[in-house]
Amino acid sequence: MGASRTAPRRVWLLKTEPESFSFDDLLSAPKKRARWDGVRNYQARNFLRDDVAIGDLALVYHSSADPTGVVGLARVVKAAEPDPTQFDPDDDHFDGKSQREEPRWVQIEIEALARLPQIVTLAMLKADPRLARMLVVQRGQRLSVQPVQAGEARAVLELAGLDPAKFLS
DNA sequence: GCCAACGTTGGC
DNA sequence: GCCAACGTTGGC
Repeated sequence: MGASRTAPRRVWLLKTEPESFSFDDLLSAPKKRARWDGVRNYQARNFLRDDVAIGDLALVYHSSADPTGVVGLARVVKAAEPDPTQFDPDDDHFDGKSQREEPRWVQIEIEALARLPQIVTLAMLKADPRLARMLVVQRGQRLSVQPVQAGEARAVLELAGLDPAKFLS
């Protein structure tokens, strides 16, 4: 953070299925921090590895939930490092083709900042003209790590009942 | 549970 | 390298 940061803080949308890991799980974790692991898509991996930086914000999105939508705000506290679950044969995310000398998958670590006062449902996202180009509302968009434009982040935080100025520079 | 959309695999 | 088959995601 601070002097070492050269690019402006970015905002990401991170998808999770609450049945496996929910925002409440993050809130109840030690120091409200957790590893964001199990990503097994190359495009999402590339974002985590190449673009996600400490201090970036994350909109935590619940998929396969009722309702689906953005439920919480978090910040990135650790940049990409090898995801150990790829080497664990007992883990759902085991990848036998990944070599320890050349790990294929990475994880980051995030820390919960706030549960949203109001869940911003997918229906709300789709209904807001400011968010017409947001990736998550596009048909067939399955990416689990998505970049969010600053204006989109501002609109989402407004819909959530938060003051965007408190979180966005 | 259905199924559209998309990513990955593997035969050729 | 093409592309059909298959597997997964995720909204509904």
